[in-house]
Amino acid sequence: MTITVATWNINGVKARIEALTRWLEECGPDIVGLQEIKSVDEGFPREDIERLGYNVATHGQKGFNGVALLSKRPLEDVVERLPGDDGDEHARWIEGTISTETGALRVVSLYLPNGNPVGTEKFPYKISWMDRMLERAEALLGDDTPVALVGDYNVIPMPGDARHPERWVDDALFQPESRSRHRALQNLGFVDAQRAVDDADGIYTFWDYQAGAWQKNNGIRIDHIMLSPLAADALEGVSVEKHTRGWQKPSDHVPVVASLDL
DNA sequence: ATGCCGTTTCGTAAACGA
Repeated sequence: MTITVATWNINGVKARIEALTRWLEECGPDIVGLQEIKSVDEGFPREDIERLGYNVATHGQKGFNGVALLSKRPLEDVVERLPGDDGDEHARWIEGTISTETGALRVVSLYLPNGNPVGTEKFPYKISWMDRMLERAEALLGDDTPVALVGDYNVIPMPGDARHPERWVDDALFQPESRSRHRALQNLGFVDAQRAVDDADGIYTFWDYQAGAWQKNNGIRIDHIMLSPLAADALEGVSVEKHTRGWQKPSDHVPVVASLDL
C-alpha cells in the first residue's frame, strides 16, 4: 500500500494555518513533518488540523524553531530530542512511528540549524548538530523499521541545487563542512528521494521573500526527504509542491512529498 | 549592501532566518 510522507517548513504555523489546512485537504499526505512552527505546544492550532483527520505531536519553543508531526495514523514511540547534547534547548527534532497493514515507518521531522553567519558560534553549532544527527541516523538503521528523515536541512547539497551557486559560497548552507556531512548521511545508506527519482538540476524548495526571488526563480533546494535503504526500496515518486509558493501569505519553503509502497 | 521581506515577542525595535 502507498504511504505518502511529506516535509514542510511552514514559517510560523499560526500565521500559516490557512495555507496549511488548504494544502492538507488538497494533498492529503499520510504523515507530514513540519518545521519552524514558531509556537509553543499550547499555542499550536491543533484542533484545525485534528478536524481534518490528523493526529498531532508537537515539539514547540517560544518565538522560533519548533517541529511537529501530523499523521492520519496514530503516532507511536514519539521522541522529541536529538541525543548528544543535554544542554541544547533548541526544538529541532521529533520522531515517531506509524504502523501500516504490512509494517511500519519511522519518521523524523528535523530542522537543521542555519549556521549563519560563518565565523560565529552559530556555524560550529550547526556542524556539531549534524554530527549528532549522523549518530542518531546510524542508530536508527539498526532497527528493522524503514526510516524517513524529513525536514529543512539548511544544506544545498550540490551546485545544481541553487539557481546562483556562486552567491552561496560564503554561506553556511553551502560550506564544505555542511555538504560533506550531508554526503556522510548518504554514505550511511540514506537516499535523497528527490535525486533518486529525478537527478535534474534546478529543482528548488525555497525562495527568499526578498528581492523578487520567487518571481525570478532564484531558489535553492534545502528541504530533503532522506530514506533508509528499506524505505528507499519502497520509493515510488516525489512531488515538490511548488504551486503553494504562489498562494496568498505563502511560506518561503514549499512541501516535498514522497510516495512509498510499503 | 549594515539593503530588500516576513514572523515573532512581556512588541512599537530587535532577534532570527537563508
